[in-house]
Amino acid sequence: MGQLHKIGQLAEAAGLTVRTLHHYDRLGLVSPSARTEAGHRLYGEADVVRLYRVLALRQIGLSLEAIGRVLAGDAPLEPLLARHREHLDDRITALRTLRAQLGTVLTAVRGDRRADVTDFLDLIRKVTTVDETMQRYFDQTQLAELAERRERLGEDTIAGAEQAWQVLIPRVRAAVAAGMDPGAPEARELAREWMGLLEQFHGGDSGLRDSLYRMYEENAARVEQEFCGPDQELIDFITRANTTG
Amino acid sequence: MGQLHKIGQLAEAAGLTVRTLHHYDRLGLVSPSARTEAGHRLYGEADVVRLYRVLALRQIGLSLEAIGRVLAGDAPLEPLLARHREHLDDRITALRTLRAQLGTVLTAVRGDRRADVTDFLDLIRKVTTVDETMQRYFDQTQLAELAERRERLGEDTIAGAEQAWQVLIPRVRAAVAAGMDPGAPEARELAREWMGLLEQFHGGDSGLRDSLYRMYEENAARVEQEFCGPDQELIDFITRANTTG
DNA sequence: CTAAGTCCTGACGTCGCGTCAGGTGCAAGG
DNA sequence: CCTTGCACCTGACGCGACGTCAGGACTTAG
Repeated sequence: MGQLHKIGQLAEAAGLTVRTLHHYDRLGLVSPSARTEAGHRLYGEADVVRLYRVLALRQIGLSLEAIGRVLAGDAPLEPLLARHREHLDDRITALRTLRAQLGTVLTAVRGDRRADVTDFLDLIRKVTTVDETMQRYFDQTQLAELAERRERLGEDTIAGAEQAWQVLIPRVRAAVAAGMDPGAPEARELAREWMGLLEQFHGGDSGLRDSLYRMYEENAARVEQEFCGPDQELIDFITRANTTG
Repeated sequence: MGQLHKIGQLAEAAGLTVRTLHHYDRLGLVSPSARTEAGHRLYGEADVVRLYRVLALRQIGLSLEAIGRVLAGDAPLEPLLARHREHLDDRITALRTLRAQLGTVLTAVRGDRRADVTDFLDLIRKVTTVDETMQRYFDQTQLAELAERRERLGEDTIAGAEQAWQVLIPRVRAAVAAGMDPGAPEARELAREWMGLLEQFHGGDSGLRDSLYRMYEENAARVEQEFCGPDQELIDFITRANTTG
């Protein structure tokens, strides 16, 4: 007949611990088909085969209980795997948005060096709420597109763009305060820079641009307060500078 | 002073369960600063602020213990977040390879409809071991490139290519068995199809091609047995057809 | 006064094992 | 024969973030 293995040998051969095999035995997943008279487990070839099947299913992430059902023939494998893949997709996208949020927080906090803990926490709240808001205004493909472009541009470019807004907005505000004519060449130059920064965001995609405008319009007050965004007066100025240009 | 909230109100406002607030209280994360004489918890504004900070850090995925250290000022937040991000990266890549493996298994099993459970399991073993082998012969960027191309081509094209190999190999075998001259036009046509299929894999990238050849050479026996791959005789035939062509 | 709702504490269950703790079996050396 | 050392046994607790009772006290509306 086939070889009989003691539990230590099998554990080492399979790269597991003895405890794990004990665990599988208690769950009825892989039980040795024989014992010595002293009660030591003896695994036969069939047991080893079964163990490797368990490991295969474990490797793709099924729960031990699900593995048990599959090996007992109680559960069809294909739909289970299909569901499992969808579940994986969900977890992956969740982790990716999380990672993206973390990235935003980290670059933001590295940008300004005062790094107070409570500022930090407020920042995290901001980032996550912004993220939730984005999810309401952009659909799945749009978000993917944005993420891809950010990946391509790199963190530094993104940070640079935010800096550029923080510089450009005061300049436009000053121009409005000084009563500059929206048709003036300086105004048209400001509008050009403005649209350029906007384009860095939407990349020329009109769907993205429209969603962005809609999101801004419906959250203008919050953007203005929490992110030092532009107010309606500035927007009007730029709009007129564009249309007269 | 600020409003005092009972536990149920706070739970509903924060979208948590009462049990969760109990838990945070016992851990000392968020403890109510007052109680009624009957012992009911009363949360003040400061407690609410603290709760929302906890939730911000929890959303990022920190453990409750880590959150406690951060809020106590015992742990610097930035390096912790940086480490956490790396950890996330690892989990994401792990999940992605897993998802890719699952995808391979599912398409393969949908391709041929006999779908026996044990075949299924052997298939999973094959896929995962192939994946491990690939990891030894291709570096990170190469694997990413392969994954990207597979994404672009779609599952059907991949399945079609595998089918094409299963058709082409017997044809070449027949040609060799019939003693066909490697210089004959039919042989050169076979070689052209062969190289075309290879190109679908490596996409003209010489680095990918060389790694593939190396992997094949060092695992020829296994490929031949387990995947009905070509043997050395067929390869020689194609090589000669190519050089004489 | 009662019924329904809210609150309390305490304790077990989850998942896949890791990690003792306390004991037995077996072979070799002194 | 006794000890030493190793591999094995069973049983039990621990982890992490709560869910889910159980059993009881309080509160509020009718």
